[in-house]
Amino acid sequence: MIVYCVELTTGTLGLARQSIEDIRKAELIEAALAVVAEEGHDAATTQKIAARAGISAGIVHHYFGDKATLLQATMRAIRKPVALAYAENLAARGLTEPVGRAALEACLEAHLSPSILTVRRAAAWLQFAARVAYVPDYARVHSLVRYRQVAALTRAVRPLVPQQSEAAQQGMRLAVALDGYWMECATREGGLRSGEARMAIDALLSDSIW
Amino acid sequence: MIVYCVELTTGTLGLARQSIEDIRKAELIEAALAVVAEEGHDAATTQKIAARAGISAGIVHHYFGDKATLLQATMRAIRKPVALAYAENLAARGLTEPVGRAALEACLEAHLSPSILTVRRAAAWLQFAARVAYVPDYARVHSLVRYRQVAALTRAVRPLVPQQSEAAQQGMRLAVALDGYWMECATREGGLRSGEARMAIDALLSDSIW
DNA sequence: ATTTATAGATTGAATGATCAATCAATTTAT
DNA sequence: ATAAATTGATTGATCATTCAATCTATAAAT
Repeated sequence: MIVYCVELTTGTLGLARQSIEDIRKAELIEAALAVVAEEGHDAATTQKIAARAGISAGIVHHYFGDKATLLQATMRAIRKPVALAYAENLAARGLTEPVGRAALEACLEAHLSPSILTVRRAAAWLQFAARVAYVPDYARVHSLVRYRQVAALTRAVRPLVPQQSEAAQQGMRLAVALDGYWMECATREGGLRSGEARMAIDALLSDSIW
Repeated sequence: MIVYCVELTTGTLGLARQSIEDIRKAELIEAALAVVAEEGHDAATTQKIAARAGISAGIVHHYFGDKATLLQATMRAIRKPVALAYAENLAARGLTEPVGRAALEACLEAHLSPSILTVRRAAAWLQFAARVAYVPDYARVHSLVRYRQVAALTRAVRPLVPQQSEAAQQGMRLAVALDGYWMECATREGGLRSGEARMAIDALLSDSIW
């Protein structure tokens, strides 16, 4: 049974009209994310994803063409909350430039705070990241995400290190550590313990050089 | 064409006799490792693995019973060189107790030195690690490896931190960082750059507390 | 307001491909 | 001669994708 969200498509609140297509795509992405996180990329069949979304399997191909395109869109969706949280954290600190210790903390929090680094998100991301070497579509998303991540960290860190050249190294080191925590969250039963994220952020903030 | 390695099975050097079974199992594990690393866990069919080992697909089930058992054995084989290198590094430093800064360096080197942290090994490990939440067999191997890793790091670090309780935290932090580097090696094209491992070790050795 | 036309949305059965596992037959070693 | 090793065709299951048929919504026409 399909419910057409008329209050969304013809809402009077000035919201952009959401076509059925946009709604179905979003539902399928959310369903794919859930199935991939809970059962793994291997077990994420179109049947399961469609069933999770409450629609027929044929819909996947009607809107996305094929399963691979849906999964690529799903991978992109996983990291959006991190970027949004970073922007929010910067704004909350009144920073106009994403630079310095406060910006670094904003970035680390955007990656590690419990509201962002959930077991579901980490598990889903790991499913895609593990296939980067074999699926060019995933490699493209991954390298873009990683590039922006390292760039943000490097920029934040620049005024904190004595030499310019060290900033890039520190940015990479921090990105590697963040990856480690995401992996830990995905592979350890129950994810990170309460307070562990905060300790990790503090540890990374007090690391070595600065 | 099967070559029976008579010089191994009947060698006069005091080596333990290696039965055909042991030889075939080792060949299959090596082949599985290669296929998993090069094409991914998903694409590692029994056909491909057997072809890589130069034998028929039926052999997998003759010696391992099923594919899952072969893959579990393969996962275990991936981390053996790390443990061996740690023991060697300790011995090379003349350490009788795996404790202190030299032991920590020995452990970090065992995880990160270019001879150990190859793209093939990191890629293969990531294939299995990404599935620990969904394959109990992999979870068992992973948690054992992780337990021993954290234990070794914690023990090495204990005399370097002011309070006992901090050692476990530092051990976990180091393990997370090591995971990050393994993941980076697996997901970045070409793996770590030359010298990057050495810099990572030095950075971890000079980190924060000690 | 009712009807009708049209385009879009949805379904689910059918297709063809892939693969793990089995097993009877064959080869090899002792 | 006996046991072990090996082969490769077969089986049955799973899955992505296709497609013809059905359903729904919207707008034009009456």
